[in-house]
Amino acid sequence: MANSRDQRCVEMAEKITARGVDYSQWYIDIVLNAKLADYSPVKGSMVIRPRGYAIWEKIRDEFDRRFKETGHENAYFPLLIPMSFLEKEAEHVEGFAPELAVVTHGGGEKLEEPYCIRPTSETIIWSMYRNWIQSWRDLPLLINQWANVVRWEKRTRLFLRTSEFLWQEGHTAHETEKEAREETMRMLEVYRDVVERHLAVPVVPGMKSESEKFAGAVETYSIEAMMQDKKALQAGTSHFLGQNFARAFDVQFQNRQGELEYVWATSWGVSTRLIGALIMTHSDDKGLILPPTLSPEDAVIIPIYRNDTKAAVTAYAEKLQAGLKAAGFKVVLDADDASSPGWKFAEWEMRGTPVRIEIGPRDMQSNQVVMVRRDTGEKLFVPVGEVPTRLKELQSLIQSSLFARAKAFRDENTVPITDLGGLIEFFGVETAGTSGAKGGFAEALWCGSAECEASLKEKTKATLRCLPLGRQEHVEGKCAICGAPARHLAIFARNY
RNA sequence: CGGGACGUAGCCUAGGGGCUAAGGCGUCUGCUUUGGGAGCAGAAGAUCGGAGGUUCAAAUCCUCUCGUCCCGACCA
Repeated sequence: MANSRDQRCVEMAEKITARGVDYSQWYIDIVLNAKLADYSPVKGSMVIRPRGYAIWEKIRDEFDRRFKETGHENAYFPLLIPMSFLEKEAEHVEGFAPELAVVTHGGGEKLEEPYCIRPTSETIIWSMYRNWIQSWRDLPLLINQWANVVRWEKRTRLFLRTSEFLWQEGHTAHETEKEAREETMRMLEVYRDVVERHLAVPVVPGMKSESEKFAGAVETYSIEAMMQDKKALQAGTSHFLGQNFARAFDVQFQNRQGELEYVWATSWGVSTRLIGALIMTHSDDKGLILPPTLSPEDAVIIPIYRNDTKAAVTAYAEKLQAGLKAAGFKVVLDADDASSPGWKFAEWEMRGTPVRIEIGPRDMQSNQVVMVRRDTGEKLFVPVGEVPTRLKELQSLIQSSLFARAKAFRDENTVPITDLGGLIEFFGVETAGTSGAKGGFAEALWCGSAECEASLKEKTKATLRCLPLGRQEHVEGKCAICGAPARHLAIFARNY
């Protein structure tokens, strides 16, 4: 990375590679320079640094609140899972076996049965549900777990795909198929709402095709986001598991008619990958751009002074900071003497702080401050008494305009396409390093066959991202790939 | 796991068998500065990714290994 990057970085001061030069490198530069995460001594694993973790905490807290609102409780299950548990569900083990980390020794001795480190917790959770569920009165069982999981990925990328990551996994058990299906959709909607409202990332909710669904699920739903290079990123999934895990772990209950029946299940998850989505949706060549709801600080105050004005400006800035704190804002005062205002501007832009407040002698004289929006760079001259009100306004303005900008970008790059030639043309040829010149979301009719998916993937590297909800009725026409009668409207895209 | 590019101080690079491993950025100290990445002076910081080998002599050559990025394959 060092050398290729150096060639691209003409100016020494330039810490972040431009998106247009190398999108992948731009992303890495943002993560490292905004101090969100760092590479670790452990292959494929990263360290989430305090700033990255603070963002995760905000995301986590909002989801946690919403899960509890919808009746779920948190619990914690073991990290280590007996290998035999995975093997109980045939599709499940087949799907996860290649990426398992396995513990063979403990306490200096070889274990009788190896454990795997959880790649997901369906199996250990359902082994417990078996003991906890006897009657329809025990249902629904609505449990969520915040945890780390390990999947031995061949190729890792900061936040987007690491061997170990943090996530949340909901595991619910229900009396009826209908209830379980409702739960699946309820949580998908919670995901959509939080991701769009708080991350300001617009998403398309939809159903996965057979070849893309979760190993062990009957149906998988996801929310799909478009990054600035026009690739898709799966931002959350919700699975209807049918009775698959209940059968595998023999979890039966006595229903209202007194008959034994297998329990209906769902599972759903979002991970620290969302931070990757956040970065790639909003940020620019100056660095990170954070939506106000997720920024660790609401604003930064940068005092500008000479020696003779230092004391007065500092006092003015401190007073403003105290006032904002009293109004409920978290505002950082960057009083560091050693660096110049210009440095600080660039530094806080790199970190993604939504609003910068500049205070200099001229502002003091006219009893105002300069407020600068991170997302647009727009400068506003604001009377000092109005700062709390204006900050509040700016926050909601920035939040909504980030969402609007991302949505407009996605919509511009979402194109209906009717035939294979059109799809090939749309996805074009992906050139190394600068992917993103072509492509986007292609909306095309699809016959439902895995062969068509595979064939398109081979020709364009695009996969079926989802069958968008609410658009599957009245599908008429021909499959864009094979020409057979279409059964679905699908979104195809290259993805992360 | 295959192909490619790499690994020298916190970061970026120079040095490609020979004396004490060189420079820039950053860091630290002091002074001067401060409205878009400040200046001067001084200081600290490297067993050259690791192991083995060849050699009188290895950052440099050879073998192995670990790691990072890119492209594939793989990937709820």
